Amino acid sequence: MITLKQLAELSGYSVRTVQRVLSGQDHVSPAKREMILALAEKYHYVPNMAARNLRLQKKNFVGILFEDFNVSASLNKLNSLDRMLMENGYFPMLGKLQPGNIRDFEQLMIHWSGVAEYAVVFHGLSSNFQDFLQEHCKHYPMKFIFVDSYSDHGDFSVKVDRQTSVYDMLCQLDRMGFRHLLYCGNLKSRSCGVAMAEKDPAVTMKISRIDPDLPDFKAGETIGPDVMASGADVVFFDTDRMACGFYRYTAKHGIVIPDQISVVGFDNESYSEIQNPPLSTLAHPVHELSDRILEIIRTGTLTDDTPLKLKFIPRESLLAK
Amino acid sequence: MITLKQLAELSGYSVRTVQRVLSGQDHVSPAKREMILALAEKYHYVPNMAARNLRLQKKNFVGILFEDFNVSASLNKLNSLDRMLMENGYFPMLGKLQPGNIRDFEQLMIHWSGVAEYAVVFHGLSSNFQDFLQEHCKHYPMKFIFVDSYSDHGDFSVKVDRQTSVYDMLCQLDRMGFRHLLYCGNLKSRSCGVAMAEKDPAVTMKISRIDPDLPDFKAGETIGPDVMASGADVVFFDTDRMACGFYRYTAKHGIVIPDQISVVGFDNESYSEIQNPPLSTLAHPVHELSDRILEIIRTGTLTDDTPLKLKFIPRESLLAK
DNA sequence: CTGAAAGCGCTAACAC
DNA sequence: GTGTTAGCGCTTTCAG
Repeated sequence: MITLKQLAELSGYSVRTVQRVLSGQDHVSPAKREMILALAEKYHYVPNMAARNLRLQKKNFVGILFEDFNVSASLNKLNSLDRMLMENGYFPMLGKLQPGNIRDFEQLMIHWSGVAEYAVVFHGLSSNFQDFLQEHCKHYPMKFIFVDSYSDHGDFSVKVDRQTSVYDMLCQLDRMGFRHLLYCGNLKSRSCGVAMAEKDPAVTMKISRIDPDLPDFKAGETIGPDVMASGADVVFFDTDRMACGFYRYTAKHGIVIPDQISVVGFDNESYSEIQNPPLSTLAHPVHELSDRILEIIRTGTLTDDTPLKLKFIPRESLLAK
Repeated sequence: MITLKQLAELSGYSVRTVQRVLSGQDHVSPAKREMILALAEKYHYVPNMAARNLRLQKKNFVGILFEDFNVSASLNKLNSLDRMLMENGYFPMLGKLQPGNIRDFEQLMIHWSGVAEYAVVFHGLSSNFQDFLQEHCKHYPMKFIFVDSYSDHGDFSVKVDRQTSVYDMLCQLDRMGFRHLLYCGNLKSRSCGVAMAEKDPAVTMKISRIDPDLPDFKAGETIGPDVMASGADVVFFDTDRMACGFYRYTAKHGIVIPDQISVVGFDNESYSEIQNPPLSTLAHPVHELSDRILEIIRTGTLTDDTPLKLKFIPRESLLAK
């Protein structure tokens, strides 16, 4: 790792001149420029960003906090944000938190300080933990951007209206001609969306509910018999994972989707499209989220903070009527 | 963001004393210590890591280079490495490369220099691009760790013997009683493993091949009829994705796995276990890889460089005979 | 056109 | 016990 100073010594010129050349500034005689450039090339000079940023009081890293990026919804967001950051001269640092592990969080904050100006907190953290972060993020010298969080947190927040997105989707199902929707789940955002539809007189289909333990694969499978017994013509699950569990049940019992029942999930996981049949679902506004995050990072403000919505993606698991 | 100097001024003591207290060194009178600690607490002092690391010539970030972490094999590796790094006081920086995009790579290297000491390059890059990296990584002031790469690259390499892993798996299928294996794919590592089995007289089952275009979902589906026409009792695909494509074909045509044909994939994607029936596959040695990477980062050497192997995971897509 | 020097925030050797 | 100071590698102001 060669430094500017060493290059100056090797060339016989001052640090200032070498730096002029290397940062493409004017006022250097062509001969010297040539010579210094050759030297830099020869020794593969690369400026030390830590030093430069320290001097310029600039930080071009962005911390990204996660709980679990095995959920491909998170993964897509990460992918999209990563791309956008890089295209704008920012670089992502990753922080995977374990539920409730405060030590990890503190370690990260300490090691990021002076390096990252912003930390992006993605939804997925339990609400307790989010509250903890909200309280403690003030103590660290970086700005926090909470994405799709449960309540108003941090210096900035990019909101997603899950509830209304669910409601909109249900309205669409109603218009499509479904007569009896079964909702399997208990996550607040979905549940409230379902409640909105129940209260809306314009929604004429019957709505019933089953309350599973966890919104996971296993629950989706065990709940299978109840779903079929309900007599519903369409079932909406809290998560794609859960819907896949139900798929397993139907596969084992020779039930045909969507002929016997239509299915909708939530999250648009990477595998949802390759299910048999492809699973209809609500997709996170991945691109729009990154756009807003980038705006905050670049300008320090967010002009439009109307909540974003998820997008309903009907696939073959839905039988048009 | 308060600095040591400011704290010194506020407290009335010198920078050195404040620093002594804050870094837990001795030789400070208890009264002063108390007072300074209180002040630091009050103003939420957090040391600037960029400055500290510059001074100490230390870098505790590790760059992680990827092409695509939508492949959950990569994701699992990332997860595991991330955890291990954090537990050892290192922090990951993420660099997602686009195939053949050299600009991105250079940008990353420039911005990481002085911040990261090591860069981990995960398998998944096309071999051309790997060759490019091998050539150019010398020009940057960080050490490169190539993980599971096609050939010997960089300063360090952590190897995985995919070929023998495939061969071992085929031997096991042979012992399980399968009489006709169909290999669908053309990726070199798998293909060579299959060739090993073909040459081995101890392997008595018949082995035939189909050569698809790409090892993706679509190919797995379109190839379906050929697979069924082959008369094989077990089919091995280059990727889990491809196997899932074949699943789709069977679902559409009422073919039952594993009754009519057994299926094995490669990668152990997150969704493979939740297929119907759960997909047998070869899993990457995720944990062992992180172990070795960490050893290199911590000690600067790798003691055991015998290639790692993938682990065969039989699931219900395999009909024991 | 070129160079000396200050200083970003931090650490530690070296005085007192 | 405490303070002064040099210097990590870089940028930039200010003199020549």
